[in-house]
Amino acid sequence: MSPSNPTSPAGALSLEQQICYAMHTTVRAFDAVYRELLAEHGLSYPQYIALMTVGEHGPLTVSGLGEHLRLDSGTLSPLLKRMEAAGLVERVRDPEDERRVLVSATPAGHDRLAALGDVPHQIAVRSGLSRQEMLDLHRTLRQVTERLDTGA
Amino acid sequence: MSPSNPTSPAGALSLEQQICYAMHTTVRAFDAVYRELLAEHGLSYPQYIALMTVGEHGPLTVSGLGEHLRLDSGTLSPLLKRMEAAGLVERVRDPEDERRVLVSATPAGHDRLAALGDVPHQIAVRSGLSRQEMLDLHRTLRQVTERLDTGA
DNA sequence: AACAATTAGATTGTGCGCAATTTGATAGTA
DNA sequence: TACTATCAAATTGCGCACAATCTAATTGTT
Repeated sequence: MSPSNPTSPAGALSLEQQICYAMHTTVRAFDAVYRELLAEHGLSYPQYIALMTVGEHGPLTVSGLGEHLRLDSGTLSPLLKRMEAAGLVERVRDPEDERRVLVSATPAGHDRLAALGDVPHQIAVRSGLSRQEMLDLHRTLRQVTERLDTGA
Repeated sequence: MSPSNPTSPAGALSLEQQICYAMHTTVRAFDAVYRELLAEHGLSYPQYIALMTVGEHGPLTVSGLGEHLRLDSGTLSPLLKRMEAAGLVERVRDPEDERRVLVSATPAGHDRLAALGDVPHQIAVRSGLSRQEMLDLHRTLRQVTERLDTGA
């Protein structure tokens, strides 16, 4: 029971874990707002991000999209399948390498993106963060992620 | 293409979305480290957090635990069922109100927690955050979460 | 040309998270 | 007492995320 240990004694949730859990909680709070904003457009947040990415970076392979989003085919394949069924993206086998699948946004997909143009601003307002706070937070997050990724 | 618009033009992922996505990414990076540290103990991160909470705050109802973790019975019921099967928690109907289920850590659960005592420190080291950065980040996260929650 | 190794996606299985519904117990009220 | 409303937990259904496996196409080697 020595309270002088800075890594916090057993019995109280340590600060480190509070931070990690707080991050989980914050992400879910963001998700809830996105869900609210995207529901009427029939998109989930991961679908929205994927649509933005393929809409902006032209035709991408599944693995190429996965590098942008840090997701693998186990996640992306069914997600893209649903979005293709919804008419938002197109999946075409690359004639030059039949292993690859090229994913691109359909005209309907671009229209959907245009209709969602205000979402980023809505999110920014809801978060209540100042521009500087956003920059700081963003920097910290990128820094932590890199440390966690490379620190194996 | 007017670069003077602070809400960012269509065509580039806006900062706000980068932040939200960066947070998703960081959470998954944390999860990966936790997965690595917890795998040999047969726990997922949500299970770990749940075990810590019931181990610390004595017998809790499912909804009481849900208030701590901001999760509902749809998530907790199956999670607790698995942890009960693993012998880490005990679930007992409250005799005074048969609707309630009281969840508590078993001796084996407390032992497991003791064996995981070093995990918080490991996470802290891996994240590479200074104490002050952790405090700032934690404060920012709590602030954002509250704004997002109450800002409906 | 034939065969092994690699690569890209898809698939399977498990767990988390949330919305919606269901089941059972407790309160509250006519 | 009987009937309704409320509440706690569990269940169902869907989508995301990840590990592991599988299939098919390409590349490399002999």
